[in-house]
Amino acid sequence: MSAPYNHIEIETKWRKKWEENPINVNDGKKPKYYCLDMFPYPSGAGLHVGHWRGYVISDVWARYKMMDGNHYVIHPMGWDAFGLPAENYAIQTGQHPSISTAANISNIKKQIDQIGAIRDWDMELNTTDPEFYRWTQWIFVQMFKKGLAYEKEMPLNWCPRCKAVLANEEVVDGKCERCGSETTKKNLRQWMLKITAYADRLLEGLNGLEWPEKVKKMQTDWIGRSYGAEVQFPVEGSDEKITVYTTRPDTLHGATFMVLAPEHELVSKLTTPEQKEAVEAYCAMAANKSSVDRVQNKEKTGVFTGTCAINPLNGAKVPVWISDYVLADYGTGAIMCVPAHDDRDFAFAKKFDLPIVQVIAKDGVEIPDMQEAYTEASGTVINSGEWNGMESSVLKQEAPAMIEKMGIGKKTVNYKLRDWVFSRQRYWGEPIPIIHCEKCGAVPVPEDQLPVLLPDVESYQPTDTGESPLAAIDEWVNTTCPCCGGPAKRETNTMPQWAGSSWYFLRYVDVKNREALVSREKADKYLPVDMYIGGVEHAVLHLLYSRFYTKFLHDIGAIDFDEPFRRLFNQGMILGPKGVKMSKSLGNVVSPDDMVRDYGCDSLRIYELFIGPPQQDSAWDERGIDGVNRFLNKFWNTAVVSIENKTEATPEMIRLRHKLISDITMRLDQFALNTAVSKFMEYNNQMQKIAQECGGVDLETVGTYVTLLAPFAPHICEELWERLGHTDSVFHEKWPEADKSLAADDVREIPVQLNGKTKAVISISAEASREEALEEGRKAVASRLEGMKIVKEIVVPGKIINFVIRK
RNA sequence: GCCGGUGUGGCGGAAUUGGCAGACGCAAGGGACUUAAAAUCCCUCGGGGGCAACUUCGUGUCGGUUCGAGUCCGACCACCGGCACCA
Repeated sequence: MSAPYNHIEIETKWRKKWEENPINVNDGKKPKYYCLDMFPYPSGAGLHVGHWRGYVISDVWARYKMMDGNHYVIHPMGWDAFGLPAENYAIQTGQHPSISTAANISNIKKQIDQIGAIRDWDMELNTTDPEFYRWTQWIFVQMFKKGLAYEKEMPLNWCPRCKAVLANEEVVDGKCERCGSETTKKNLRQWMLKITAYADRLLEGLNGLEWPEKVKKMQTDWIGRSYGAEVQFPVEGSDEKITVYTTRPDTLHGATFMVLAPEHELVSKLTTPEQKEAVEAYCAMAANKSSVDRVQNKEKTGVFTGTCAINPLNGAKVPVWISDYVLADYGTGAIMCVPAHDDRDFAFAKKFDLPIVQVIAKDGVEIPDMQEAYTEASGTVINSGEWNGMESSVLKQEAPAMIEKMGIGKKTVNYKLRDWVFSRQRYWGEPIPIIHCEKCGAVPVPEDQLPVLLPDVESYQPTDTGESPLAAIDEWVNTTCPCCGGPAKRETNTMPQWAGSSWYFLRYVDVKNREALVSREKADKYLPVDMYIGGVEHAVLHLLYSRFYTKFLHDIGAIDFDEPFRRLFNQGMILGPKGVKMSKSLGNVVSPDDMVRDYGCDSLRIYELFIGPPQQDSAWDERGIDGVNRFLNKFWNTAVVSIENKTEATPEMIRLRHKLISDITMRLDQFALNTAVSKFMEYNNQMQKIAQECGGVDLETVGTYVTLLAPFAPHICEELWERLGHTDSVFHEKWPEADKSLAADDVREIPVQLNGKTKAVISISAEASREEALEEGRKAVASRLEGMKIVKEIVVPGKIINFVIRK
């Protein structure tokens, strides 16, 4: 009797119907809901079950929002096709990136279609499409005009394998975020974006976002705002001054030496002839150190310049040293050292035998024979002249203003965030729309000449010189200056992969616009993104850059909001069967294609959700899908039998219906999709039992179940909905509402405990009074109460009865 | 080192936020149907003890609060993730 349902027939049928009659239609009246996936880069490997999971989660959410609140759902898909992965794949396979990219897109698009998600392919976009990157370039030009894009020569992170510079965000533990190679420093002229100008707003904007706390914290730490003071130390026997940044101006009297970064501009000026050789050797060594060494080797090294400076507060002579534990590009590249109250300074002082002066007395007393720095800002200030006796935490707050008054420094705010290195020496990216003219300098390409097309090139292999392959195409490089008409050269660097992804979400709602990146009318109507779903790996890359772009576009009036993503959900990874990351090299990549064929899209969708909490990583277990498939078959059979037999509703069925609505809706709202599936299974087991007893379940209950399950398993639910006699799509059904009074059981099962341990379970009317409950409870455990004294009686209505007893 | 997160059966994981620990599913074992197999259906399934109704222990460890703790508090351990010489 119980044949498995024919998933191939049903899924084919409904795909075709939805294509002919789209279910998600914008009638201009419905409220919008923008549910966005992080768009993929079209790799040659195609999608694995991990990618699938994210898309299933977002589609369930999109369909739920479509039904609940009758939204027009914007749920588009596009291709992040520029950048190193696409280019490297092309080099490996010996084809032009445009060809391999197009082939990969068509393959992945087919795989994405298998998910059965609601997608409006009219909105499809591709970052390598000139009609798209014209606007990527346009944004750059606007930034240039506002002084936010600028050129600078400086030592930059260089990846020898990718043969390109990297942004700070792309260097992890001194290694290239993408390929894992150790990075080195290379002095190059590069384009920078002044993201630091938005540091405060990027920080404060986080407050209003419904994002995982973890991601907000990561961005907060990355921006790294700190408050303190800049203080000037005059150099002995010279007019020079050394400016330091400190967050602990309260310890200024304890500064017994200073350290400059090896790259600090005063190094050569301050070095005495006697120390010259040692200093130069040290600086050369520091320059050659790889980033990994510099990060990992914390043993302090350094060398004395031979010169002293004067502590501006107490006139003490402080020797000036050089060490690479001071970073050239943070603060002023120079620090005052208070070994008594800073771990690093303490280690340095111990190593080079420099004096240690305590200026904060912990609990009122100086620490004898100090073995480690006392770093807390709490205690009484000592050895500090007029500041003696103050509370250190108070002084820490007040010192910057006091220093400013004395004319020896000023109050300052500092950030860890650095400007964004924006140019790459690679072929497969958007050309930076700048022309270099000897007379006029860097001139932006006029807006009516955008896009600057990426030219065809014979060899797009990267070079080792730090020059882009584009530099070799003379006829492209040589041009005329838009300003003076004289001979000029094009900028040959391209933009990083992040350029297109920093704003693509704005474009979907107006992909064909040739006048603007998005019309104000459409932006106001459809943006920003309500729900953004993707992996956590972009916490400080894409998600920070997008926020920066959005704020900039807001400031120039292109859009009227300044945060792109109201809500963010990070789905966990699907790991290989042994709990390790899926990768081609480990050979543990699971493709969804065979499973869709064998079990159907609906089964795979539900298994992807059932495998574990959506925000958590889960290891793939190929056997798990059997259970889900069995569930759908059982449900199918119960529904089909019910439709045939048309059973009358019983109070039990009605109660089940309302409980189901409230259980599923609650879990959807909490994003607990795995337990939502469990609940469907649980209720299905109950319905199956009822059907065996009564010949079926009433059709209203079946219909409600089908409606609730539809976002999860759209094909099978549409089919059953039709068999229930409906002519319109189940997705045009209103999301059911539970009636609490109908969901409530009139008889409850309540545990009866003695001293907190359950000894019996009684069935009792929901309306029973405390006395009735106690009476029933006492009866249930009567034999155990003999010879005992009840000390206390606890009744929590509908939950528990507990007797505290004693001999 | 600092900041997060997690820790529950053979496995993935539940627990309405302090109220029957182990829902739901996988795997395993037993049975029914079948010539047989698959599919399906039924039963068992944390550990110890008992023929048995039952009993006892049990949510990383130790302690605390409470009538009652996986859940709250304190100390610790392990693993995972992020940051890491940012003055």
